Amino acid sequence: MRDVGNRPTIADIAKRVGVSPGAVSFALNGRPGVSEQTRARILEVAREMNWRPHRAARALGGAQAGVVGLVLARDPRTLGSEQFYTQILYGMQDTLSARSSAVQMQLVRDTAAEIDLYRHWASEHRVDGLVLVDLQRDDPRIALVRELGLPAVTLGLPAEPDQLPSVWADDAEAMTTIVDYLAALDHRRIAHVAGPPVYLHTARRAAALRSQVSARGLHAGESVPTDFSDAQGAAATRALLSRADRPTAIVYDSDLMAAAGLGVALEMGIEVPRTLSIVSFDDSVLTRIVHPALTCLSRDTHALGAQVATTLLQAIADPAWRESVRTETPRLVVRGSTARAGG
Amino acid sequence: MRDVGNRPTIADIAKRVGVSPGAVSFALNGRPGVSEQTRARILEVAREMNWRPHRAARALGGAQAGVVGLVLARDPRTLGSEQFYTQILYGMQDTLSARSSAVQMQLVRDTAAEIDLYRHWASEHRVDGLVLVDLQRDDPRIALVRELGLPAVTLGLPAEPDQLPSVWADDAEAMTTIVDYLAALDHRRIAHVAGPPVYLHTARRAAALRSQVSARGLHAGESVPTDFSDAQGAAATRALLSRADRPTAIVYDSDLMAAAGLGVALEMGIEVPRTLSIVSFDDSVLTRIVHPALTCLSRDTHALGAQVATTLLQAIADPAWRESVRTETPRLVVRGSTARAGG
DNA sequence: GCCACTGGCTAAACCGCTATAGCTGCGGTA
DNA sequence: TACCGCAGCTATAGCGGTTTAGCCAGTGGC
Repeated sequence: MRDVGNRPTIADIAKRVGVSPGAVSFALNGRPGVSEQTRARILEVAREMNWRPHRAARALGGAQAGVVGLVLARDPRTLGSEQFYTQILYGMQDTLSARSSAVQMQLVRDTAAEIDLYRHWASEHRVDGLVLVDLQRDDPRIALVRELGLPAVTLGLPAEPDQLPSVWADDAEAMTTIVDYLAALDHRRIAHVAGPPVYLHTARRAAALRSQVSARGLHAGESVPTDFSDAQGAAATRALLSRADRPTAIVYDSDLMAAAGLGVALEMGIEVPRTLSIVSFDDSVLTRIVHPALTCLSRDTHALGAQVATTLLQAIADPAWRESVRTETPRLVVRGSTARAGG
Repeated sequence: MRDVGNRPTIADIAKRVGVSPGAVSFALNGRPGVSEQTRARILEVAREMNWRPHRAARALGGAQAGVVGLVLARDPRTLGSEQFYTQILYGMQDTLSARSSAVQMQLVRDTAAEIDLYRHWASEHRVDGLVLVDLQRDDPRIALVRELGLPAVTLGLPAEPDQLPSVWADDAEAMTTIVDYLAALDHRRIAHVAGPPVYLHTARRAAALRSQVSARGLHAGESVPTDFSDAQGAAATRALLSRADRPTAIVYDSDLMAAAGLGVALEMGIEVPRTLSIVSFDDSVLTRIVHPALTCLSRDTHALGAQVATTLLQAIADPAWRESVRTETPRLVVRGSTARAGG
């Protein structure tokens, strides 16, 4: 068995070419200090010997670890069923692997564990930057990354923009798209099965629903908070549908809850879409395999992940970087779960 | 903004305690060379100064990178919806974080890209070990990890055991559990919507079904290959149910395909479980939110991930390690999607 | 009273790469 | 002719750990 340790080092190349290790380093990193002729020769030998930089050695010299971190602090039982973060991860990896960086994804139980992890990572120099997701009001992570001196990008607009670069889509506009559509179908009682209200994106959607509903003179657009689990999504649906003035349309903050809600409706003998319309804020296979398939907001999540990675690389290269990228508002994909009210 | 680089080093501790850096290293790593008194003092100061080892520095000294790799080579569109690997990842992380290691998970398009990635990782010293999943017949990765000198553990039994340590459950026995149950319900035509036949676990299940079916004198238990996508799962179901001698029970290799299959059955007006019983090989939220909920094999995937991590750590510590761990055969969880045949 | 041994430490080399100061030889300038 | 500047290198000092060789004082054996 060939030992891993036998791989060529810069010194090996130097010996073979007959120059100093420093010259090899110059050549391999494309910086001045060697003639074009020597550089070409060095590059050739390096390729021949199949040389690749030793990550740890580079990182030790003060350079980068070549890893960015992504921590998800949600109940992992509900997490795995969502494609959203898988696609984000995949999009990030596609962009980063071209720069020979990688994503370190970790699942933790709560924000406290997440913060702990960031401290560990920072002190061990494990990551060059972070992606913060599921932003909250007064999010403690924003101060933390400053304190740790770690470049970071938020996925979703933070409460106070301009503190960190972020990649975001307009949640209010997205909700408006949905209400527009439902109102056009004569729905007048629209409810919202939301996530935990601490999350800004959920709060923004709820606020947008309220303002849209009152602007159009519809009935109060209530948002029922949940923990994103299928169980609470189902319970919230059951509660809403048990009312005398039950909604004719429900908007769900996740595809998993929407699917669970659909199940509850069928169980209660409420026909979808005839007497109840269902819209999901997220798209995934899940929305397509249930019956009827769910009308939902759809976006190119892979591209979103790629954008996050690009922005983070900027932030790493230039710590003063603060620019935010607004991405396309998700577009509505109409499927079988929505129809005219009172159909 | 505090600079990341300001964190304490071993030299800082040494200065403060008044000993040499070497002594501090001995103390912190619990090896002989310092008195218990000095050791205690050093540990105290280290804790006080909030010292943590610089990963890169350790790795450079020939020690470990503190990272293990997990590569998934499947179409990421179908991947994200399965909880299986999310749970595996989570279980691994829980075990590894106690040893302050991390999992580097990466999604790639195919086995060629996976192999490429392993070569990159090995040459950059990025990982200390690998978890190989979705084993195939004549799997090229087994020779590769030998060549690269990378410790590895397979999740699932390889074609030729004893080449690498593995953590596995008995697929044949699992299929037998299902056939036992279905046969007891008088099902005589059992079909199988499988994954790609290159995967050993899928092949083993198909073989077990065939042998069980013939041993019991049931009708030929056909396995229809798919790519694990909901689309192909649906297509396979449609084909099976369109036959004159259509099966009364279908076993699916994944929860996603089972859910898609259920949708097709309902669409075709075939009642589940009255005229068709459905069993999924995998469990997840998905099997619980569809209606009827799916009978499925269930296992503690988190524990499985933990076991994989433990075994990999063994393999890293002792490269000669070859022991395999057989885990519990998944147990059948009966839900609403199965009933007596012809019921 | 001398030697061997040992516990507890220090000094220094080393891991692979980057960064910087310094050296060399050549052509051009005053 | 002496000097400068520059391209093109070499030598060397880190980065933050681990590891080995070696030093010194104390101790026990004979």
